[in-house]
Amino acid sequence: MNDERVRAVLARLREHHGDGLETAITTAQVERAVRTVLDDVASEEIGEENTMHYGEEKSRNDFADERAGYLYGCMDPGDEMILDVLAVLDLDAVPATATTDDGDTVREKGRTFDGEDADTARAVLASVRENHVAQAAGRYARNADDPDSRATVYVHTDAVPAGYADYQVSGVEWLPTDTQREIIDELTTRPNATTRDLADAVGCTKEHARETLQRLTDRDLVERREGAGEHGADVYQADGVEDVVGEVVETTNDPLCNPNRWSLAICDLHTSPNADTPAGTSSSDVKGRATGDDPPPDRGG
DNA sequence: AGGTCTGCTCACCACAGCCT
DNA sequence: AGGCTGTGGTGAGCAGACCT
Repeated sequence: MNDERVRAVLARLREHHGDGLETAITTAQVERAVRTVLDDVASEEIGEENTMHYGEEKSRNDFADERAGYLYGCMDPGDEMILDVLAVLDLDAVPATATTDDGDTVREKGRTFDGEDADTARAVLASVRENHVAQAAGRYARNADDPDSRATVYVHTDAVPAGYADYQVSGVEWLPTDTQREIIDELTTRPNATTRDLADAVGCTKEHARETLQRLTDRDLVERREGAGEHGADVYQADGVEDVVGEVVETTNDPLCNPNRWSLAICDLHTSPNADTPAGTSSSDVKGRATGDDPPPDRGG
């Protein structure tokens, strides 16, 4: 579990949903940790009843009426379960191994398999993971007879069944370190600065300051004017960098084709055409994007 | 004075394996 | 299931060299 990335995502989702997002499903190993992070960003007590883990999702209907949910990670069934399935199918594959510098043979990382039926082993593993993720997402909006029963479920894992997600985003791409935050903070306190200005102020090398500024420039969060300073130095100016922490990246997949389905676009505050929405509308606003002719529902599906 | 490139160290993270 | 440990990979941070 990457605490900071989970925190960045949950903080943004809470900004948008407020009290509407207070449940999560993850692995048993990190369930308590995810609950703690959710507790922190929610600034309220998140009880044990508000989280569940893969394995118990088929027997609990607690989240049926929730309007939003968060899934993190996927379960790992282990080698033996996969090998048992292969044996039943009369197929042959073995856990892949690697050799250490000492000449020892160890299990290769990544739950990989070798052998004639390694592809099937990988498919079985993916099937187990994806089925649990799908089952977990299905804990929400369970009143099939109620047209108002719907929920937005954010699935933070790469173990999603093909075609299952309405919309896919690349997730948290970068979280600044303490030094990088200092550089950002320093830049926002002055109208503009060179790499040397910031490096001297923060106490790091100008090269590190330059790399940080380059990264921000690439994301259109900092404006760079080449050679505009003394001695031909590049001059940098904050251009929305104040909100770099928790930046939500551009969505990646194509619109859905069916008119009865709706997709969600998580908009960057600085590129959103509705960035000047009234107070009370979150900077990380989640907007329904219609793919048919009808107006979108109040919330995404 | 500036920017850029390279290579190094170190801390952190993900993962497998082991133990309780 | 949960906790702990060892290991390899990755990226941040930095120094120094080089060129403009």
